Amino acid sequence: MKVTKEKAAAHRAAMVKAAGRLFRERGFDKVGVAEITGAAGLTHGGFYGHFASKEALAAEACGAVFEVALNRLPGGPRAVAADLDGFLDSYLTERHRDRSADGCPMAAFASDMPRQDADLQAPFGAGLETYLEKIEALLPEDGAQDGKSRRDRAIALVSALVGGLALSRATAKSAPDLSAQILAALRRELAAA
Amino acid sequence: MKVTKEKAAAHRAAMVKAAGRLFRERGFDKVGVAEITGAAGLTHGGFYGHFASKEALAAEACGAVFEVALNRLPGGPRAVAADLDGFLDSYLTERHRDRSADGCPMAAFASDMPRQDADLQAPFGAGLETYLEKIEALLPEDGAQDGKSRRDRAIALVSALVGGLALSRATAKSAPDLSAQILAALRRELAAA
DNA sequence: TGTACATCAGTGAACGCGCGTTCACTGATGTAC
DNA sequence: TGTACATCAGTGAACGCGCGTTCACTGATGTAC
Repeated sequence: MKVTKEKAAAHRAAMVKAAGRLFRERGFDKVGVAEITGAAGLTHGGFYGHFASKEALAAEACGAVFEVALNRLPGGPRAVAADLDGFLDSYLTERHRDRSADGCPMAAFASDMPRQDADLQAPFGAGLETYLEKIEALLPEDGAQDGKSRRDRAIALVSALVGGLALSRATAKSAPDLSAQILAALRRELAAA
Repeated sequence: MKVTKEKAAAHRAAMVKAAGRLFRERGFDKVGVAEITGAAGLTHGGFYGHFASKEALAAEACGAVFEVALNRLPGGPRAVAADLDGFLDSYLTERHRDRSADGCPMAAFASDMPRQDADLQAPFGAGLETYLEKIEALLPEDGAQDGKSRRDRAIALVSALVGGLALSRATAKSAPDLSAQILAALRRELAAA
């Protein structure tokens, strides 16, 4: 049955949100359209009234998830920590490792993304670029540390965060000690980077 | 028709090898059993005479791929570079980025692995642990650099390599400049780590 | 403001396709005599 | 060494299932008068 415009918009937003969580938790390929609409309290038939394809929803969800992640950086409207060190400590936690549904989109999607269609890669690339710029702005000036550029340091820092969290997640079940060790080592290594 | 024991063993090995390449290039879920047997010059029907399941082949292929990657480290029997810096330079190349079929298993599988079954995660965890130990042995002694432990530095280095390569691949099509920049920045940042 | 009707968000059955897995069969291998 | 037969690696058709997508239908919304 038909539904208020406001309700319909809320349904659409609920699907984007549910997709963002489910895709981060289980990957694009392992989550079906019916599960996403179900998580939003709907049935699958109406899906294509809102989105051109599952792929189109994935692209939109990817962008939305990056938006949230960017807002959580220090200085952002929903910052999880006051400064970069505080942010690193909250990123490199067992909690973040075990809750990928609400976590970093880069760690969740990185090694999957190269195999996805261009429509999905575009918001990822744009999100990563913005993310790097925000991290760069939080780093000390160039030259403060043996002349390495802030941009390079931002790239190295984000790479280590993303790779480390992904590796920690990949070993959480089969090698829990190693998994925890990865997070602890990175907290020590990356502090005051 | 029946076939020599030697031929059968070669067929099995060919499937493991093809799976290792195809899975790294396109992911576990996007490569079918028929494609793997086809790449080995066989039809799909005989697959289950060699492997209990697609999953079992994936676990074996993962282990085999790690074996090759470990042998390519400096000091290994098929080393691609004489020392760690040389290895980093060969890891952080467009060539490696564009040839995931023959590349690092960690960068190829990292963010997919948490969602896979335990049988697949086991060889990944074991491979990562060995990889970290080999990298650790290539690093300068503890204390040579402001007292940080060699183990921690190995973990941070591998995390940055894996994360950086995955991010570079993820942006290779949608943001080629950024993709190349990631590799270049890491070459500068990680040299003489 | 009230009424009649066109619109359209959402439903649920159905379609088509790909894929993992199974199975009866084939014919070369390799063993028993 | 040679022969007959049991074994079994590989074939190709078929099964079952899940999933993305389509579509006829329903009934509440919102608009035209």
